[in-house]
Amino acid sequence: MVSNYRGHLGGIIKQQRVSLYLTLQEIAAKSGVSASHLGRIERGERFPSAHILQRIAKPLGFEEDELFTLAGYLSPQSPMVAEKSPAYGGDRLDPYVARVLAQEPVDTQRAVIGILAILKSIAKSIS
Amino acid sequence: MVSNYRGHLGGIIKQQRVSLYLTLQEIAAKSGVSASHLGRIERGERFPSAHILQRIAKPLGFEEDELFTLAGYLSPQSPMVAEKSPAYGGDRLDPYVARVLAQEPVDTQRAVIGILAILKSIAKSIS
DNA sequence: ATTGTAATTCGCCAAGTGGCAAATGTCAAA
DNA sequence: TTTGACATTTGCCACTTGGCGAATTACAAT
Repeated sequence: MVSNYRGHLGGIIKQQRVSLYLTLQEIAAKSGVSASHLGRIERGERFPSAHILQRIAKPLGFEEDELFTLAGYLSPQSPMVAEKSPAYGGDRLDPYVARVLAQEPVDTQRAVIGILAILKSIAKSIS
Repeated sequence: MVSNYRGHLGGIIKQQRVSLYLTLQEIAAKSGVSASHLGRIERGERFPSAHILQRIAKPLGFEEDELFTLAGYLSPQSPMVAEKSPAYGGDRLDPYVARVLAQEPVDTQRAVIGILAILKSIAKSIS
């Protein structure tokens, strides 16, 4: 097993639950996660998977990404998200190119840079 | 087992990996996740835990939250993250695509959409 | 104290994850 | 064709997760 993160998310969850005056069973009912499992998570005997985290976030009053961050799965702030004004990198992506590409489905956009990668590797092997 | 999300992230990961010309072993080396496991993930035989997702995000050119969203662990609340856009022409440029393209000279960027235009006209004449 | 009831913890185990090593596939060079 | 060097897939299995039901605990109200 490689995974070795063993952050004590349990303490955070317990504190949050208690401060909301919720019982394990209530959280269980709202989240669909068994109370016994929740209990073990709280006292650090189990380390919840992403699915479980996702389900218990709202019942505990967390946003999903908030809880994921607390759990150590996400860095405090992800740079790309929340960025909005000079959307596309700004500095070097030609705005016209951005506009044209943005009209294509994402699959197509990705295919396009896939083609670019192919061409570059061909060019490289030639030179 | 309650969790029943079984979106095949594998297809996305594979497409991304191939478009970047990376082998499973290279991703394995960069991420610390075994190549065999990565292979099984790609072909939908395994469903990676959050830890694994976190480790392979960067090597694949994704932001962490981006991959988590694609995996269905986070709701796509950020407008930048690609998800079901209502019909085509979502006017959304995939952040990864933007990042890659921004590294190219503007001439190259424009050449790329020129090629795209050619391909589209070919496709149109075929159908 | 005793009983009743709800909350928590424990024992058990089916199902799933992920690493390692061996097997297999791929493909270019000799 | 054969060899060699990689890349991918498979077999195996240690280990973890998470649910269920049975204890056990907590705590009111008799």
